[in-house]
Amino acid sequence: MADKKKICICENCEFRDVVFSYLDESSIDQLCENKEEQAFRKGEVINHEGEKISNFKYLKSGLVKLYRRTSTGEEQVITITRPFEFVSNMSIFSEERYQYSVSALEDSVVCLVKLEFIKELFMRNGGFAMGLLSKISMINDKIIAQTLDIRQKNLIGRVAFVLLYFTNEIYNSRVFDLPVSRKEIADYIGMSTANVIRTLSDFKKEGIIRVFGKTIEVVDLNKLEIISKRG
Amino acid sequence: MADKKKICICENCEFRDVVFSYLDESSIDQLCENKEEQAFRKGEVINHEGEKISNFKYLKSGLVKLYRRTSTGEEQVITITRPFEFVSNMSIFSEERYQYSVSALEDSVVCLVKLEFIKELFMRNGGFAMGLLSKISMINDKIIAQTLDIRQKNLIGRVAFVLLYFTNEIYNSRVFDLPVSRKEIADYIGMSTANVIRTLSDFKKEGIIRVFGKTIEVVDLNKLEIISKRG
DNA sequence: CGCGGCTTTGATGTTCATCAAGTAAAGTGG
DNA sequence: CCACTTTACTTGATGAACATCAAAGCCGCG
Repeated sequence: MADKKKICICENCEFRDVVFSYLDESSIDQLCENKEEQAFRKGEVINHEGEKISNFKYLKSGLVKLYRRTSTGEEQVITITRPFEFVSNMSIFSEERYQYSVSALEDSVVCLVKLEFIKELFMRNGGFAMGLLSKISMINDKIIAQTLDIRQKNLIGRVAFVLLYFTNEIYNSRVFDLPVSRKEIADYIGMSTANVIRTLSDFKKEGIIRVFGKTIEVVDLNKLEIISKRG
Repeated sequence: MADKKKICICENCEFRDVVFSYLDESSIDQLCENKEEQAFRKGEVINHEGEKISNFKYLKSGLVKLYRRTSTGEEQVITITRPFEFVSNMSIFSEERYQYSVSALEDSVVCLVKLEFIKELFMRNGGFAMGLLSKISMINDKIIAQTLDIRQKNLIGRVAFVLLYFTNEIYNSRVFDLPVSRKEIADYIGMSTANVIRTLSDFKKEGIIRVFGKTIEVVDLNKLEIISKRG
């Protein structure tokens, strides 16, 4: 019996530091009983827009995109994000149904906790509530700022922005495999696929990046930053 | 002494229904002691981007715009909003400083509550915390959805959107005085001032709206909705 | 009455989407 | 494992959408 606690993986989960730091041992135990892990393969959908929200979900490992379908039927990518930036959790306290879809860009693991349990915790544990609110606010702020940043730039500025985003925020490396198609980049920055490709070709010709299929190497980070700011 | 409570205006404030509904009499009393009302005249700035956040503020009456300055120095309008949709409150739990500026588009009254007091309430009153989180989430969701909606439309769709926004969300009337300049509309929808004016002129010529200086009458609401959806 | 800011309109050029046609890459079934 | 099919990518040419520039009209305010 004494060993049971030790087995619980939640105790060691990195996410504990982010939101669950205020929970004592018994709450963590409860959390373990109420949670479930789900693995998703690249391309699989984690939440569907319009689906009823019944779980609090966060990304444990992997990479996901948040997106929605516009009234004219195209896909609009809202953001691309890593653990432990949330996944489904954005509207769980304001809406009954998901407003956005989420799908895995790389193989991903998601933790699910019954929404009722989270709400109960939220009600009785002020520290947890504060931590969760801060986290949700931060994520929302980030998305808003990012969307406004993109809106303000022109084509090449936006493409530069995306490359910098992958370099600095997602991979922390100047060399990386693009986890998205050219079309998905286009849907993300609100430009046509053809022009995204054209701009990447231009960057290649100017020696700012090197491209080997899906693999990208950022050669001149500085120039990319100038283009992103000015554009 | 028994009369003192009755004098407290917070007890009757409409905002109580929105977030403070979980507070008992003594908390409301404390709230009264910790709050302050401020009046702003049309054009005055309520928060400055970059300023330190020390109060929880909400709009009691009036109309405000939320905006920021871009890296190239232009003004970018994020949203225009009525009571009791928040004002400064978006990032108070995630940031130390305001990320956006807020200014009054009409004469406005803002209520200020010491941030520490709100945080203390939040910690010890789960219902209050839940109400506040829901409200903040809703506001963030709205802003994100609005920004994405606008991004997806073309020029005339965006102008139609703004007119519908004022008609349906802000004034609940097909006749209203524009509280913003043409340039502010342009900054809101991310288009040039000249083209906003041009589009308004086109709508006028087609008999969709009537314009008398700052006063606008929406004649054909239906056509405006079609343009906004399709655009 | 004159000045300065906001508005309006036209003319011009840039930026970007769209279309089309071709190539590479990635599945799919035998 | 190879032929076949489909999907993603690439490039050029064209036209539409939009910004920018400039000049003129309007309105409020001192």
